Amino acid sequence: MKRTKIKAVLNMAASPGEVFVQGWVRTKRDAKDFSFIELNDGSCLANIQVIAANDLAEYRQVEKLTTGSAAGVTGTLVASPGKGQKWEIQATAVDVISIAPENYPLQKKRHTDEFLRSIAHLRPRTNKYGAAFRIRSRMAQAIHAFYLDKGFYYLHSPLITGSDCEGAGEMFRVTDLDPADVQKQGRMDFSRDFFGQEANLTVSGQLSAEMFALSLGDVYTFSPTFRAENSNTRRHAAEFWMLEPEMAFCDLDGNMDHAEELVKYLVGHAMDHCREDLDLFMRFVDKDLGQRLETLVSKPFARLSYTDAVEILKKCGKTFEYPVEYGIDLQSEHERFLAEEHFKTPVFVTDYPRQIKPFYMRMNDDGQTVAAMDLLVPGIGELIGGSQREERLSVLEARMDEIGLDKDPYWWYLDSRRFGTVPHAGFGMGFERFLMMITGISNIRDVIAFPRTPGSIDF
RNA sequence: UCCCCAGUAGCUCAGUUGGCAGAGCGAGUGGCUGUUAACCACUAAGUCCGCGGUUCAAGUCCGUGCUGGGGAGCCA
Repeated sequence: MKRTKIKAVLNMAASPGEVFVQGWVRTKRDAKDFSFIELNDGSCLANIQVIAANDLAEYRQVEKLTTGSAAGVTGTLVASPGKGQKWEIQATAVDVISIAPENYPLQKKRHTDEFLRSIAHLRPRTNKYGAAFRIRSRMAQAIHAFYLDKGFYYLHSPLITGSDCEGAGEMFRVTDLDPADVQKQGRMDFSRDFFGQEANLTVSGQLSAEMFALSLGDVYTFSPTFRAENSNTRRHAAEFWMLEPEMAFCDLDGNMDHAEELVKYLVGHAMDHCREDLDLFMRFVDKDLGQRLETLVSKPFARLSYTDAVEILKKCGKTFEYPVEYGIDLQSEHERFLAEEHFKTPVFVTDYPRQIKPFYMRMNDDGQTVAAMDLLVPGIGELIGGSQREERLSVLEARMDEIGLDKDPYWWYLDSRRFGTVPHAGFGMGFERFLMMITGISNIRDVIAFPRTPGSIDF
C-alpha cells in the first residue's frame, strides 16, 4: 500500500477506509487492551493518533515502542471518539522500523532552546523547530514565487570572490596554500594560490546583481553570504542567507515601495499557508506576534529622512547612552526607539550622511547625503538596507577617490557606468532576520538548521 | 572585542553561616485507565565545568581558564 503523509491524512474530509502512514513516535500511552501511539512524520505540526490493540500479531513489538522510535502503520481511518483530534487510525498492522533506546535525548517535556541547540541534529523533531523549519522552507519558496510573478530573474552570484570588492565587513579567506609552506616562507604568496590572487567568501551579491540588473532589467540574488566578524549577538551569524533584489530604471521611492510590498507579501503568504505552525509561535513563543504580523500587513510603513529621525530623537526627551547628533550612525537604542516606541511600525530611514554609507550609494543634490534607505523593524532592528546606486561615472569615481578606494579592481563595475548607465536601485534583506520577525524566535541560531557563529561549527 | 549573568542527576533547577548531595520532570519496573505533556507506586541515576589556592573541612570563599546566555560595538 502507498504511504500517505500525515498532513494529508489529517486534512481528509471523509475516510478513505484504509491508510498507510510512516513516522516517528512522539509518545505512547498504554491502556488495558491497547496502546495510543502519537505518530509524527514531519509533514505538519500535528500527530496522528494510532490505536494499536493487543490482539495485533506484532503487539509484543508495539509494546517496546519508545519516544523517538520509527514505525509504519496500516489501518482504518475513523472519526476519533476522544477529544483533541478529528481522526485516528485503528491499526491492522504495525511495522516497527526501529526502536530508540532509553537515552534518546528528546523527552516528553519542554526543553530550553540552549539545550536543543546542543542537539541541533535532533531538534527538528520537536514541535517548535519542526514548525520553524517548515516556515523557513515555505518563505524561501515564497520569495521565488513573488519574483517569478513580478518578472524578475534569479541570479546565481558567485560565493567565492576576488579580495578587494564589496567592502562590507571582515571576510573569510579562501586558499589552498599549504599552511606548512606559508609558515616556512613567513608569508602567503597569493600568486601561487589557487586563483593566483587573494580570494574570499562573498559578503554580498550586490555588485554582481547590479551588472545583471543593467542587462536583464530586474534581478534578485538569494544565497548564502559570509561574515568573519567576531560578533557574538543573537542577531548575527557567520553564514547567513541574504535576498538582494536589484532593479534598473528604479529610484529610492520605487526601491522602498518594492521592499514594503515584498515584506507584506511574505507575511501574508505565511499567514495564509503556515497557519498551524505560526499559531504555535503566537501561543507559546511570542504572545504579541499575531498583533504584530497583523499590523505589518495592514499598516503602511513609516518613511522619514535621517535628518528628521535625528530631530525626533533629539526632541523625544529620552536620554540615550549614545547621545544623538547629526552625522553619527543610528545606534541600536535609537533604531529601537523609532520603530518600537515612536512609530510602532516598521520605518524606512532615508538619505543618510554620505560619510557613514558605502561608496556606491547615489549622491543627493545637496552633495551631503546619499539616497540610502534602511528598514527598521520592531524587535529586530535593521531588516533591510539598500539604496539607489550612483549611476554617474564621474560622481562615482569622485566618491571612490574621496574614501581612498583603489579603482583598478572595480574596472568592470565602472564599465557599467560607461556603457549605457541608467538609474537603478536595490537592497539586501537578511533572510534569518526576516524569519525571526515572522516567528518571534529571538535568537538567529534557532532559525538556522546548523548555525555557524564565532567559535562554534558543530554538526 | 568589551560589560553583566550562569555552569550541581538525562532535562529544569534548589542547596541556609564553609560541616553527610536534594526536588520536580524524564528513564526503568509494576499497577490502573478511550488516553491527550495521562495517572499511582517503587527503583536506578552525580568528575557539583576544568585547573590552582585559602581552610581541620569547599558545591559554597579567592584566582584563573573554558563553555553557554543577555547587552554593546559591527552589521543583515
